[in-house]
Amino acid sequence: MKPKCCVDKKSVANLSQTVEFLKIISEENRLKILCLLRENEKCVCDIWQYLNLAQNLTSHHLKVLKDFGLVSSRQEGLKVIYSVNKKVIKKYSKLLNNYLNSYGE
Amino acid sequence: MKPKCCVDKKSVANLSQTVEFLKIISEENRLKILCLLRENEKCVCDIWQYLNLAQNLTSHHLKVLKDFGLVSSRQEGLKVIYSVNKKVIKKYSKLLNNYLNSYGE
DNA sequence: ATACTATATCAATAAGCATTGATATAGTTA
DNA sequence: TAACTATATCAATGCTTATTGATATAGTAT
Repeated sequence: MKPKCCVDKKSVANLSQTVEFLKIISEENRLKILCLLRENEKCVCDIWQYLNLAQNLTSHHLKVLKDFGLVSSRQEGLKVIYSVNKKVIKKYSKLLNNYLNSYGE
Repeated sequence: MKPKCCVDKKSVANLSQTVEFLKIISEENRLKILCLLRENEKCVCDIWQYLNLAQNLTSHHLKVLKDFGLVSSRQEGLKVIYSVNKKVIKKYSKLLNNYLNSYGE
């Protein structure tokens, strides 16, 4: 009989969601962005300068993060300020921990 | 001044390692393999049948996991038995948690 | 209105990597 | 030995996505 994680609807769905999340954060610049924003919210111009990244590329990665719900943005004059959605991060962290945290001593 | 995670040698190195790990496990079939092997060690033929995956593709993913140290293998007759290296998983889990677990309530 | 700044979008290219088909290797059995 | 089974490797293809350059949008200031 096949193991749960290969057949059980809920298990397969959880794994899929987890993989989606992992794909988002397994990009170096995006993980750095999350790091940066953990301290406090920042405008795009700060982010791309901290990362030494092209402005448009930074915008692209921010869009990926935002589309997935990991960050939010608000306009402030000319600038757009991004911040982390901590609740969402926590949600996916929990999902992920099902796969990583069950390795006892 | 640039934030730690963008300049501090150790921070940057940790982030890089974390990203490498994430790239490995952010592939659906590989995460499934880790799930399967968490229960108990399995031969390749069991794995590819559980996953409905081509034999050679399964071998490929196992090689990726093995090269990174997440799994080990031993020969047993015709079969090759793979098992999870729990310690390694734990090591990278901890690294990863630096980025995900610091989002308080 | 014009010039300027910050950000986003679009099209094209390039890089990485999963997938496939064919074949090789190596252990097993007759 | 030959036939068979389990696994690995290799070359080719295709898909996804990061990256780049050019341009658009929209807010601000003169």
